[in-house]
Amino acid sequence: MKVSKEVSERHREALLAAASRLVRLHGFEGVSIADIAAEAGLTHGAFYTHFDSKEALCAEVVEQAIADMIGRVESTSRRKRVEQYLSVAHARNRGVGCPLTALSGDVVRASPAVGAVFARGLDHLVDRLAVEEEYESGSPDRDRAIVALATRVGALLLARAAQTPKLRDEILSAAKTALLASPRQ
Amino acid sequence: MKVSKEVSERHREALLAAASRLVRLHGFEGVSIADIAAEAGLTHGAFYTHFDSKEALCAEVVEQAIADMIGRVESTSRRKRVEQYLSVAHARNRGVGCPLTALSGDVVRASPAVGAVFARGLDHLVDRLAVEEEYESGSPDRDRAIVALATRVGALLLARAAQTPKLRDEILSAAKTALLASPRQ
DNA sequence: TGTACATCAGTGAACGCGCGTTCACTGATGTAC
DNA sequence: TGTACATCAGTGAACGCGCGTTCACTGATGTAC
Repeated sequence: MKVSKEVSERHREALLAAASRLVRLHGFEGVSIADIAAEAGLTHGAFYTHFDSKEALCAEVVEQAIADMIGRVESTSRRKRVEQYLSVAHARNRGVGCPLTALSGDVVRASPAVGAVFARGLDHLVDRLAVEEEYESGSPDRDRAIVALATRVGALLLARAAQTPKLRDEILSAAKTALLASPRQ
Repeated sequence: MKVSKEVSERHREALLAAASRLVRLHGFEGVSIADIAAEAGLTHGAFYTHFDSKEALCAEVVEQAIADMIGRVESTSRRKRVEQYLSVAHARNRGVGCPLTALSGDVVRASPAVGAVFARGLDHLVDRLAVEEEYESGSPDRDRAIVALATRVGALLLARAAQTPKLRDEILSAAKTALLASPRQ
């Protein structure tokens, strides 16, 4: 039956939030519309009053996730972010973590539309990180921002794949030390 | 109909090679037994005379791919490997490239059996890279090997997701410069 | 070496299942009077 | 403010499709004599 505009808007947000979590956990292909709708407390049919297709939802999830990530660059210090990024909690909690790590592998196989949204978001993120490097070191350094980002993403990815806490923690702290130690990388 | 033992063995190798390529391109879930069998010149039914299940095949693909990677550490210099790893060709050619980059994202969602094979392979690879660092710098340094690996993997992953040649090449050369420049990282 | 036959790799139809998407229907919402 | 009714968010059955896996069957292989 029909629901009020406020409730309907809340349902849309719930679908996005569920998709955001489940897609990070299981990938674009590993999650179904029914799964997402169920987590949002709806049936699969209702999905299509809010989104045109699964692909459109995925694009919106990626867009929002990267925008949130850029937002955190504005509001949190680099040191704090690196510590959180390479924490055991982040490695264990794939549902709420970094979309780059969770979705880069998927995105190259996803539809061109979703890929384009991701690529544009990545470009903006690098822009923002390069500005931050400028504040830290005195001169703008896009390359240094890129290398630090790649190291973070790679370390989180490998830590998650490590399975044993020993190797996982070793990877996380090696990367943390390297990224926090010197201004050079 | 029955075929000779030699032909049958060739078919098994062809299935493994096809799976190795297609799984890197499309992920474990994105490729079907029928796709793999067709690329090997067989029908899907024949698959099950060579492998118990799709999961068993995936485990074998991961095992072999990481073993090959470790083999290349033995036979190729670090400098040469970094240059090849961060080349445009490697970024564009996902079907034959590094299994860590192609499959890390998938592996955390795959079956525990496949995950365990991957994690064990990763551990062995880090062992081998740590030995190499020892030759390069005079003292064994597992942490330095881990950080360099994470940087490579992260850079290739992001370069592949970048979509525009400009950002892709920027990521590749930033990481290449950082990894080849100094013995410190 | 030649023959008879058991073996078994490969084929393709069939299975149950879950997927993304559609659609006729329901009934609360919210608007026009 | 109350009433009548058009709107439209949500439901759940249904669609065509592709998946992993099974299995009766085929016919070349390779072994026993």
